[in-house]
Amino acid sequence: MTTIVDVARAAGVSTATVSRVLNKHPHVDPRLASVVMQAVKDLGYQPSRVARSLRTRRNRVWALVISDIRTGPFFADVVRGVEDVAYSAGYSLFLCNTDEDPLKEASYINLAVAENVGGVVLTPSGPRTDLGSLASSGTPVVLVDRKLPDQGADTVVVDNVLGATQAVAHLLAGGYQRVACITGPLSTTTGLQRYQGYARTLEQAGVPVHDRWVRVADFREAGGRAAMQELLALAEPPEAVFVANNLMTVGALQAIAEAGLEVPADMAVVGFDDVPWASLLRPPLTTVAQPAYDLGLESARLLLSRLEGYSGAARLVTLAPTLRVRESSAPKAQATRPAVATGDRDK
Amino acid sequence: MTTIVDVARAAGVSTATVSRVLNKHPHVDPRLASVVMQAVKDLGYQPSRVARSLRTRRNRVWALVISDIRTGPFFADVVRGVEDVAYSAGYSLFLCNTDEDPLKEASYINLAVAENVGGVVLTPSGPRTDLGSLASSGTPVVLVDRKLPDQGADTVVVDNVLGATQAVAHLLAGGYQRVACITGPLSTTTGLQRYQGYARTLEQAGVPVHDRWVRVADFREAGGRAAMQELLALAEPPEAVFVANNLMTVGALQAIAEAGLEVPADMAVVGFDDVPWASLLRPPLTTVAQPAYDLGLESARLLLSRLEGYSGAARLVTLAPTLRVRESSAPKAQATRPAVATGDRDK
DNA sequence: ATGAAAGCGCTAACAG
DNA sequence: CTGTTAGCGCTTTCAT
Repeated sequence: MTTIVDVARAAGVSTATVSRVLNKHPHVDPRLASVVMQAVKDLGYQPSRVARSLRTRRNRVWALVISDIRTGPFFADVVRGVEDVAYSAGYSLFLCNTDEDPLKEASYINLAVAENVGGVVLTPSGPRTDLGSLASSGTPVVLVDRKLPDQGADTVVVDNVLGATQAVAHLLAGGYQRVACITGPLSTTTGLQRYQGYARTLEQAGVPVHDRWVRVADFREAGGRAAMQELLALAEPPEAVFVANNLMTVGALQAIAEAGLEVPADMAVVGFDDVPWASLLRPPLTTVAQPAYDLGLESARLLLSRLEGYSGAARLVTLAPTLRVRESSAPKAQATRPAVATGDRDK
Repeated sequence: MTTIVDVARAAGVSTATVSRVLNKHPHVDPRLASVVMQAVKDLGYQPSRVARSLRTRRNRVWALVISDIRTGPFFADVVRGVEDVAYSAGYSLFLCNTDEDPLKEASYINLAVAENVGGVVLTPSGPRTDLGSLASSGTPVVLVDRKLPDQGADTVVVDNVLGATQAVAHLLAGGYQRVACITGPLSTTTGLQRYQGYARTLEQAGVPVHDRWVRVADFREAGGRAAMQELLALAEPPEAVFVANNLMTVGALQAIAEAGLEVPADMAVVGFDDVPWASLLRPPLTTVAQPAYDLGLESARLLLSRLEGYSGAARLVTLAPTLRVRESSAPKAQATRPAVATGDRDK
């Protein structure tokens, strides 16, 4: 391996000068600089980031801690958003999948400390995620997709309440009154807020919220399927459903198909978190699209600003989701079921 | 930050002893060891991986260089395969998306050298990918998904020829004779081999290969769509198509739908690379499933074996794909077109 | 079995 | 403007 000493010798200067040239210090003789650069080229010299990190006590690396890169396009897009900013700012990324496991998460947070990373972008696995070691080592942290109470960290989230509101208001506008909700664990801000958006929208429209039409599942495919099966088995099943993430939506669609029912005639469906294949489904699936890439971008920018010296109060950036209307939530056919469509007893 | 010196002082021993305890050296007094461990706990000491890397000249980090984590589940699964092995062996991962850009790839390879990573798992962006700097720095490299000529690196690939063979043989068995192929750039081993599997299978079945039914696109959605449009515009269009990756398959399906045609009645379709939503499509999509997670797993294992001292010749691990038969390639209806279905003139 | 001390490759005072 | 030198935190001879 060729080191800075080799370059210094080849260029006939001291290592300090080589270092200055490489780090573009202002006061270096241009002629010496070019000699050094030539030596660097000739020797194919690559400065050791490890040595540099040890010396400067800052590592041009971030840890990106998420739940699971495989759960669909969402985290993949977030990751790319973060990476694109990191790359152009000269940072590299440790990819850390926690699988929502607090132990694995803690272990990756330890890694971040041990590697002395410059910053961390993290989707907390739950409300008990401990950022203490990062705080005490002075490592800036940006939370993405989920908030954490009282940690004082910059946070970037999607307006989940708004997204759920858009979805449910759209269903109500389509003439659906018996609207169910399949949400995720209420311990997650996403699961809770999407439910809250659902409930509030119904209330504000004067439609009562029935607990039996609310199912709390686990954000996974099998959970969504089981929840939908339960809804369908009800004495008075709903006529539309808002499902709080894409994996559960897949499960719900399966359950509907298995029951021999049609979307949207028998059950209108709106999912949360758009997927590129939503329009390929028959019928095409209405979803609340999240700006996942932008989520990553904004997180990275907040982190960068901290690394560039900003030290103000914690910032919360809330990004708006977008309702993508497709056929799975087409308005209720008035002609087909006039009795139901007009039998609005709650008004 | 608390260092090894703090621990040594707290435990009343030398830093050497602390180091020995932490690295589980054989000859340490158990009593001293426990004193040290206590001090470590009390101080919440985390050894600096940076300093350790500098000193030992090996970094417990791998670089994982792929094209783009967002192109669907494939790379996400590969990544998880690699990460799961890396994590349990105590390694962390740099995620490096090249977007097939040779410059970005080169820049990430430089990073790997500069960070002195322990190993690299890489999907080469093309045949000109230069592994020289890694070779000369003694960093083991494992190629995944795509081969590279004469680089002497361990490689893990899917048997693309076999996969294409399975797909095309299945279509032929279903009574389809006019089978087209939309493949990727022939400069990639995947694009070339999937085409080769297609062509050979037709030849061996005595079915002539027509160049006009072969389209070379770019592995992207728009490319697949354009290619399919061209095929449909032909004077004698095919009756079935084998599409060499999932993004292009999505494009092809769109083109078919836009032309007002039905799958499989007007056009049978088999895609390459399965997706979790294949069975949600109407009709469900037949695909050649790749063992993506296992691809990552095997790559990581090969890398580990090198790090554990194996220094034999380069190994090539070839994993078999699996045909997942669904309705998009249902056998030709005998009743509808008896003349074609029985008109097997080559026998 | 333990400690003292050197040094991994680099940067940043401090001199000059 | 450039060189000398100390030292980042750790591991590893070399003594003892």
